[in-house]
Amino acid sequence: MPELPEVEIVTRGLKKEIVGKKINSIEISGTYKVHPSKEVFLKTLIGAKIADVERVAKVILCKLDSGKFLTFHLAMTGRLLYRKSGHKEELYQRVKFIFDDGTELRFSDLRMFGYAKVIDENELENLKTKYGPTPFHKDLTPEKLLEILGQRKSPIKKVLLEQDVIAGLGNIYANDALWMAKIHPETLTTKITLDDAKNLLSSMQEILKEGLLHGGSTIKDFVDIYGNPGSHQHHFRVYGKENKPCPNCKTEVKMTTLGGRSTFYCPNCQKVADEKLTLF
DNA sequence: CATTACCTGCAA
DNA sequence: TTGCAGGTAATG
Repeated sequence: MPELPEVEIVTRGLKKEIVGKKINSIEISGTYKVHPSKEVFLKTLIGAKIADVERVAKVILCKLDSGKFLTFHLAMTGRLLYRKSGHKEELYQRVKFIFDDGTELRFSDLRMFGYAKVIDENELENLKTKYGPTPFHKDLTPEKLLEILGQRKSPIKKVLLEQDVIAGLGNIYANDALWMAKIHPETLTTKITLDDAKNLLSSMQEILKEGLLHGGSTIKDFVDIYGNPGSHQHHFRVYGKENKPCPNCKTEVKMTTLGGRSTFYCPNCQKVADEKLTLF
């Protein structure tokens, strides 16, 4: 489900609704595994108050008054839902947090690729070092982007999905950002020019902002904390558009597989670096 | 560095 | 029945 816009929407929602609330009790469904262990999880959280909610890359952090953190990764199918007591149970609910005012935070996750984990401040610092800057980081200039992309020599599309290089993009926004920047997804990072990096940086920012403005992309699973889907799926440029016309030139969008992930591009608008040179 | 593995559900 | 799904960790 979630890439940066979707995770940001959930984070903002939680910040609005659960800060200041105290966790009275927790229900863990069946044998679902929380981290680092059920015992630590319950001991740390029951009676704790939510002091703040933040986001690091695609990880949601609920800061506790104890200084520790309740963290969530939504991975593909994770959802965090804020519900009144008595609201019907979520499908695939894994953990339920019941607050002192009777409202509830429910973590559901069909495929169970996500997690709910308690960490301390040291582990948070550790977590932060695992991620590269998001496209909105104030120090991320086109020059800097070019430099960090050079850390890998692979097709650009694959590298955009590596969170330790650039954080926040997933398969949807990576495809559409490359389309917007007119860069072919198979372009090797070593062939990316400063001009490409400029276009790519602004395209990533633009596409992520647009996703956020549309309340996120809902293909199947994403909903905000109230259960409402986003609408950015109606604005996809090339993602999921195999054989459909490119919004820019009407050429049929092609699909290929790159690093094991479906990759969409317009063969007319998105040329690889070498092909661009032959135009002159 | 590339591929597989983790899970469940659904559409082809 | 197969392959694919918004993500990432663990393998070779």
